[in-house]
Amino acid sequence: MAKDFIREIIVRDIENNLYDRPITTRFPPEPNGFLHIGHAKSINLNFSIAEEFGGVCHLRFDDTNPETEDMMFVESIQRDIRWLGYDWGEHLYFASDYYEQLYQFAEELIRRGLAYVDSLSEEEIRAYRGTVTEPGKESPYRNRSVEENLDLFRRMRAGEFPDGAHVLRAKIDMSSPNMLLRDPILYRIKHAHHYRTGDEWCIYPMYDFAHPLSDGIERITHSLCTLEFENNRAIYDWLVDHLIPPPQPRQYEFARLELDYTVLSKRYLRQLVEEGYVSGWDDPRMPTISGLRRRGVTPEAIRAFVERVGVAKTNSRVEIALFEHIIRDDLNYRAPRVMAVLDPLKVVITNYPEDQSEMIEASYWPRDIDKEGSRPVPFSREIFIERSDFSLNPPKGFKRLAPGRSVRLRHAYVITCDEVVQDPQTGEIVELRCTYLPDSLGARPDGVKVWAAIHWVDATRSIPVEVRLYDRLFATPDPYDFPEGGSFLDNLNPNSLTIMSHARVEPSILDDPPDTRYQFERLGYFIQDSEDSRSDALVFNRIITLRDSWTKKQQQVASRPEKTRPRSAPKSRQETPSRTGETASDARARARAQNPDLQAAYEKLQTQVGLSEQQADIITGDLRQVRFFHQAMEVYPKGPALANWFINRLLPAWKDQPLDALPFGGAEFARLVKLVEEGVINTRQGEQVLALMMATGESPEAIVEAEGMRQLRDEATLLAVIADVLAAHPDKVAAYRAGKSGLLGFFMGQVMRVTQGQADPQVVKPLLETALQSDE
RNA sequence: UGGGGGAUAGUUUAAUCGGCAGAACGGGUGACUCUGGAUCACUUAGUCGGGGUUCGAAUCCCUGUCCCCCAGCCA
Repeated sequence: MAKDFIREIIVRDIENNLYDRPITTRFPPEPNGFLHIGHAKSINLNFSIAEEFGGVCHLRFDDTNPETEDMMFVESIQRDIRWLGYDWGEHLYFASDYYEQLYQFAEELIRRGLAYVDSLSEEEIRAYRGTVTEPGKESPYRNRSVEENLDLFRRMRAGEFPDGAHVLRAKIDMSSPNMLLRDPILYRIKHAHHYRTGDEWCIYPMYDFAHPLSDGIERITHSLCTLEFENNRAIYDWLVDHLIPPPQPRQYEFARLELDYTVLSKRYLRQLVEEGYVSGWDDPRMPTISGLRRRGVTPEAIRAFVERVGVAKTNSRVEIALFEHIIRDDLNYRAPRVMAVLDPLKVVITNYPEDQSEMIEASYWPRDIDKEGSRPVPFSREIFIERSDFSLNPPKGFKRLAPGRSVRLRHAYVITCDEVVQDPQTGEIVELRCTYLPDSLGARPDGVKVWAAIHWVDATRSIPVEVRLYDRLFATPDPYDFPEGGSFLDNLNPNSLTIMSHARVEPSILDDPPDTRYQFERLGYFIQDSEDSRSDALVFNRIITLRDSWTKKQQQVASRPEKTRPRSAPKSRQETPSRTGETASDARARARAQNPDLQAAYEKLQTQVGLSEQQADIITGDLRQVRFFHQAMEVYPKGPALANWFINRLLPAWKDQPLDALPFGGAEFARLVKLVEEGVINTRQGEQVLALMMATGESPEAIVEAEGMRQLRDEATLLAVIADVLAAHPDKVAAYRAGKSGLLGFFMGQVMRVTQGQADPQVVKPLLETALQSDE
């Protein structure tokens, strides 16, 4: 079964043999920024679809704006897509390679009178376009001759005019309610150096022109883009239908990915980079692919995430928790466990001989992970533990080290805290003096309460490293939601980076490749920073913390009095007391106001025929409907039943076509309703008959006869059917009796199926309920 | 306000075109644990509102509400 609505469409298109070529998709980035996780969703969609359906996915750079684009971005984009694990094979394209073909398409439109050179200024064009509520005005240049347009356009290309002197526009409709169709601009003059074509061109196509035609040139079948391009589909279709041979590519839109606590828009990301709020496009806090890569997130996690999010048409904002869950899930299996201490507190083990030390063999993997391997960890009289693993006055629920308490040193001995050394001035804890239990290595000591297992490193043989702790870049779930006069930058999290410069890691890591991802036990997942880490000055990035139910609980205690609020405050809504535009009901009311016959019918149907206001309203919006209804009344004067069938069954089934096109009249329709009302056939059968009448024009009686339709309401027969159904689903029967009353619909459905829709549901229902209630 | 889209647990997303509203994440509780991790169990919570059709509606009909996109010579 198809996973989402787009795949559903593709499956249907394939079944209908719509295309003369394999399914072909494309990922069309503009090389003016780095790819981010939102792009990963689109990349995954396009490449996965191509793979699933045995097609191909092109990588095409939509480079139509020389002012913002750069080769550097082309390279980074390719690197990122490859790193994510996708392969476009030989299908690397550039819209800039199509400039000549696109130009020829433009001349073709001019020759066919479908495009013209407009010489209005930018401001005038804007003014002439109108607004969303008012139609635009046609440009005085709109009716230039083909010859003049061709001449002007060629001279535009030749560089005879300065920027902005002319544009090429499609001649569509300046009063279209769709703003994009108000003679969209196809080409503009830009005397700018293009990173690929150099100075060869001084006119450049607009996205709305270049994109659909590039899809056409590449014989794309399904052009997938995000929701904000829904309005652009009209011009997409206009262009490919005029210029591309069938079967043309078609555009489908899905919701772009939005993530809590981050921004996913190139404009904002660029601002963060250019104004120095982050160290670059690949800053590990950035949601860019390169940022996530440097942070240590794997491509598999990113792909798993975008797949879990799904594809739909609802604007949505995914919780960061889902992404974090998937990152942890991925790393849990992948990352060997080692020990590091971020904020060291010295511990002296007073009963461990000063001149002694040992190497403890410690497994890289916890019991629940099915992997082998271990490393030696040095242990001696002086070690470091995490400062936060000790508390002078342990709060309730604190399970770690405290005066007089014992804890397990992970993989090593149990120690007991005997003495706390504090700085006499500041009171700061500078050292713990503990004793260890020599017999506790790999064994549980008798009669000692061991509160927890904590991580540690050897004081002298551990490696000093810098550790960078990253937190979300923004402090609020929706950074775009900032106060009036502010900026999204106001929502930046001031603590998104914490540098631990005195951290220490066990020495075993020196033997590993520098891109090894670790779990530092009890702390989180870490990887060496690919840019800043040097062999004599290691730098680690925290990829993600471990889930931490202890601090979570602590925080809850701290914020207890505050009631949990909804994640985002409801947007302030404006009261719009103004009238709405014309709805369907307004249109019907207007039709009646203009036509006294309709108005008369509206009143008569209510007072004399007994229809509800709503029924009369719908029927009397259109004269043909009224006539049809009157014809029906003459044959079978049961108004309300007729109206129900007319409104709820006939109209929706016939949908968009005019009523006159129906291959039968009101009289036949009335006879169908009569068959149902008199119980000859049931509602479901009535619908089948209606469908056949619409398809064949046969009379209802003939169809009922031919199909052998009748209603089954013999109780003995029905009881037997019910017994069979119940016997076939003992588990469901038990569930129903246990209170799952929704299953009644399931059983009804089964009975209807067995009887091929002939059972009278009104007879079946009470019988079924009785059978279900009675214990066998 | 014209047009184009959308609305299912807190979040994201399913429901074989009228027949059992399901999953994951999150939240909660507990079990287990030499990681307050992982795992496991249980639990919480939903069809935007109002009418109608039907034995039966997330799904069909009517109606209302809310949200998003479009007035760049950006994409």
